[in-house]
Amino acid sequence: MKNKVIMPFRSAKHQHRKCQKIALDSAKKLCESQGQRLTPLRQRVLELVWQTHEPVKAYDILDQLKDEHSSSAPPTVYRALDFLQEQGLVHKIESLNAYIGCGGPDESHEHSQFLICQQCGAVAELDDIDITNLLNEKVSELGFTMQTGMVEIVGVCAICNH
Amino acid sequence: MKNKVIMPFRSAKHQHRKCQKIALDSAKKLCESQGQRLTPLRQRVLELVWQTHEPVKAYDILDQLKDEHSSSAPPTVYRALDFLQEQGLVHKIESLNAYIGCGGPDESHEHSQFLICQQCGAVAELDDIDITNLLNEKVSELGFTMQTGMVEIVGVCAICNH
DNA sequence: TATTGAAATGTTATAATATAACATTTTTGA
DNA sequence: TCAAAAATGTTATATTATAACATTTCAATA
Ligand SMILES: [Zn+2]
Ligand SMILES: [Zn+2]
Ligand SMILES: [Zn+2]
Ligand SMILES: [Zn+2]
Repeated sequence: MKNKVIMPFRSAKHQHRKCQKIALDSAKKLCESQGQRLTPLRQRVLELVWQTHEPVKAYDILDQLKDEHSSSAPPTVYRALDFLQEQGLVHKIESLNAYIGCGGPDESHEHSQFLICQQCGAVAELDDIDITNLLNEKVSELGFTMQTGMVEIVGVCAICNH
Repeated sequence: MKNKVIMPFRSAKHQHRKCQKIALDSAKKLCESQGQRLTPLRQRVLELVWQTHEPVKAYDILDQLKDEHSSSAPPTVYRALDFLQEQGLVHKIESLNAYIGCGGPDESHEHSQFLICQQCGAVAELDDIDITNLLNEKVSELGFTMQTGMVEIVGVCAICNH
């Protein structure tokens, strides 16, 4: 267990197809190993989440699903997102009410930290053990038992900073 | 600027009237010093937020306002909450879509950390400079410039832990 | 103190996010 | 093959939040 940038900020011209392929492949592998069913619908929602490195809104996914699959309705999307979140394949960005694909679902991480670039909209994901440890330590001093932590940091990414 | 528990978890039998009085008094003082108008409506919303140490939902505030003030509507509440948040008198807990009174609006704090007890529902607020510094340091290493940070930690508070 | 522009509030409507409840279909495994 | 469980379909509704414009209140100053 090491400090890790689970998903960095990527340049505009990176090969995003590769990100998508890696995400889909590891999702399939993970679900298989866990005995979970990545149905066509769930897979399609995961693909739609992975369109970009910006968090995606549930109703934007729904609009796209409807074009392909006229029976789609809000529960269609929310159920798929719930499943994907349970498997750790997708995270919800609480401050944006939007969803982003997890860049490292393999190495389990209870406590991610998200960096949100207010300029380009992209989100990076860290699993920094020093941060998690410090939070644990600090709240323990107060007698608090930490179960889960949400860290969302808004600012400007290195690429937008030049 | 020191590490500070802005608002601790309080026992069930603490004198909450005192919390309320301190909050209202410091709000009045703060607004006066800033040339901001704490109108009766805004003050009333602040009082309703300070009913408990649990975050309050906007529509719960609205229901109570309506009883006193039949012309209340969603914008009534959201405008008051917006004003109170701008003054630093109220914080939004993003993971709950709910609002909580700030325990230390005087000492300005850009980056609070919130501890949410999943058992009693109460929320404590920290302004821990070590946490803020570590976050800043960690994201700086990645070339990221931090503007604001949201830290919301869910667990069990010391009182509920015994 | 009368005027006026800005701030605050009132009012109606609607947008955006999410879940409840029940029906039907598909999958799995005995 | 059959029954139970899981997944999806379907309709309705709950929850959270903002847009747009009208009216009222407030504060500065002419
Ligand atoms: Zn990519
Ligand atoms: Zn992740
Ligand atoms: Zn109290
Ligand atoms: Zn505060």
